[in-house]
Amino acid sequence: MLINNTFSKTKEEFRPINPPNVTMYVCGPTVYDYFHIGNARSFIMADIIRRYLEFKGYSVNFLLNITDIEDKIIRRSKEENKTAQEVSEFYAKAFNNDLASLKVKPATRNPKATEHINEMISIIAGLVEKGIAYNVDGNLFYDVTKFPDYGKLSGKNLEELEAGARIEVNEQKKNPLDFALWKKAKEGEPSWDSPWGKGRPGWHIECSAMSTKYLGNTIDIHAGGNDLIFPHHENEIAQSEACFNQKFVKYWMHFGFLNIQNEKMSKSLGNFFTAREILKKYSAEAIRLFFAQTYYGGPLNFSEELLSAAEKGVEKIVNLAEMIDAGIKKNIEDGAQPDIDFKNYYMQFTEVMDDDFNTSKAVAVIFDFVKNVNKIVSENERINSSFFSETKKFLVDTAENVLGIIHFDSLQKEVSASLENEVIELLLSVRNILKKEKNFPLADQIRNDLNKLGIELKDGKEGTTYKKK
RNA sequence: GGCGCUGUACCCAAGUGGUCUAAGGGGAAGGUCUGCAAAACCUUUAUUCGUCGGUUCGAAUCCGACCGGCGCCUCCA
Repeated sequence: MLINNTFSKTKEEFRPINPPNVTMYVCGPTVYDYFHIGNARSFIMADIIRRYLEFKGYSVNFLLNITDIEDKIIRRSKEENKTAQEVSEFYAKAFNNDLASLKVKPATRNPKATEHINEMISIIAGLVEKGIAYNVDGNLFYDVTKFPDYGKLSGKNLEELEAGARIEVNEQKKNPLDFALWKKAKEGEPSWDSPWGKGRPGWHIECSAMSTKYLGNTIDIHAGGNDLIFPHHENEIAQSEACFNQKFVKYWMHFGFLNIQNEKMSKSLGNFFTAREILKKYSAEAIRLFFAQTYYGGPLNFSEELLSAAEKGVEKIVNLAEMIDAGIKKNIEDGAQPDIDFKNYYMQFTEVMDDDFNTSKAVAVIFDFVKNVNKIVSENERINSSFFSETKKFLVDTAENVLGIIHFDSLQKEVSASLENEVIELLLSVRNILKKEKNFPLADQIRNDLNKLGIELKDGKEGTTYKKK
């Protein structure tokens, strides 16, 4: 299996440190607002990677952290006259709800920064001891000149960075590129005790602390958006490797941005849609298919038109899935036993996914399969139910469990004897009589009117079926 | 200025030396089935891969130049 490692900029053979265990850390959100659909891309692609590793038999310890103390949270809390904790708790909850709606598997753990202050302090203390961190009036900074490898992930070197530095120089820093490990408490802001007085952690230190605590000094995969390469991940490396004298991460993975009209979708530009907003109009499966159709590392343009196209694609799979479920229910044993090479489909799927999670090709394999099965169904009158069971198994294993672009259980219509369903059935039987009497105008009117109510009718060979939209 | 990504059909997008007369999705056109519709199936929709040169028996794929889009270097998935 190959993974494109940002660190080496090449595809490397994936060899986890401790197979079959895999440790994976994904940089989560700062919880000061709902996350947008561009953020969702990273979480969904990380989810697909995690699910594929599990498909391959790995046991993945998957951490998705939550940054619950940060400038933006504090600002928001002041604006809303709430405590920082109230703000972060509210949006942390929303974050998990929205991820669940996007069918992202819950992480093994969602560690929060504020619950790991001690761990952060001990790393900072270690850096102070080594003479890498310095204290200026209760503010602690990381001295980047003390870490010779600084810049090795982002391909930058200190001179270039300094030359291009646009940062407003903080007088306290020895070097403009030094970054804060610990910020001295300000009046009216949350703070914690530390050996250097009251204060709060800098942004980068939490990932070093939580990653180490739960996954060890060296982890297999660390992932996040492209914009985290520098400075965030660069700084994490500097902190962790200087402190523990060990390689921090084996495989760095970074996700491309979601653009809107060729511009990065971002909070600051204001050109974003929240994930929950989009979920009101499009299914999670369509959103996931939209992302899976593209290579995770490149840019991707967002538009509702493209999501609609993805929704159509999902419908295509759903239509087949419904037919499959119906085919299984019929329990036919003396029908045709079509010849389809399931093994080969599995092989194609793993082959492409093994190549740096080529989900675009994986999606193509699924659609090729769907087309093939549809073709078989259209060519045979009676097909053994076992064929449908096998078909379903393939789709569940790949499209559902790995990509998450179909969900068989959600197809189950409530066949419960609700009054509504009974009325629909009644209308259908009346309509059937009308059809037999060739009173098509009236039959069509019933179909159209039901459609307006969100009930879609399909006349098949074996009677009329309906679906609530 | 440095580092990185990117330019493939009407739209999205895979493919990075021969199996590419270029996957897959959406759209469009025609056909089969159907009373009609929907679904599904079949056929068609790039001899061509930003432009111009070069390397090679052979290039969308390698090299060079040029043109265009985007990002990071400051909080950001």
